[in-house]
Amino acid sequence: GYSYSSAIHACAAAGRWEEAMSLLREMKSVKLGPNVVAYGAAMAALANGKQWELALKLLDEKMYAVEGVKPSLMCFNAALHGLAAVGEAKRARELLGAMQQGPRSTRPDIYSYNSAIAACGPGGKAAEARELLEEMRLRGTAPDVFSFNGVMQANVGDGNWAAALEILEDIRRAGLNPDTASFNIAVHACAVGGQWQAAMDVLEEMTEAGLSMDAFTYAHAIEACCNSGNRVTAVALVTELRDKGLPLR
RNA sequence: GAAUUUUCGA
Repeated sequence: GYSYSSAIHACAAAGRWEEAMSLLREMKSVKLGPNVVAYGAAMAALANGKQWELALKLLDEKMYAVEGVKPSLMCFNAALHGLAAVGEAKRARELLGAMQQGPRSTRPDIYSYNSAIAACGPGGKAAEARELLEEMRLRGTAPDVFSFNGVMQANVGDGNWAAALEILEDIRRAGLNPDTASFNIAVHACAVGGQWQAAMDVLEEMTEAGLSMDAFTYAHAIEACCNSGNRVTAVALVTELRDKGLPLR
């Protein structure tokens, strides 16, 4: 049982969901009832492989209905992650609701909410992301930096760079510190908006916060400069990036 | 003892 779960996990990490699924099936023929962890790992494999339809099917029709294995929180979370990866915001929200109902009722945790928020990113569903942030608060789960980063990302997807930048303040108001990803998303917002000055301000904030710029930071900052016609600064940033030995994204 | 969350990839 344990080795099967590990093997399935290895397939997930390697992005080989087909093999993960056949291992899951094999567990049955070997008379090892697939357990909840094996299912969780298979769910993660499907999520990584962007096979969200299969993941939902496994969750809805197979796991509990046929095998009698109650999906754990992690199973739901892995499925939610799969939906997030393809920007299926609506279905993610539905699953978030569904997991709280019926005989397999499970209370969502911060991972669940963060994945549902992340699902809003690709489509730029900023309003939905904010609603989820509110919802988690009301339900007694305090948002963390990941939650806010997800909301920021949804604003970037929406093309709303100013709203994205304001979230840096929201993070601080919540008593948290923006992390490297927060600043990178903020700089990316500036790139999308063609705002090189704003990008420079963010870089300064980032440095003041004691964080160092990584390859993503530079890539987004350079893009911001290019998008607003500041070639001089763009070139200076490329030089700086090289001096630090960072790869040009 | 094992499974889940944020930065666009060519």
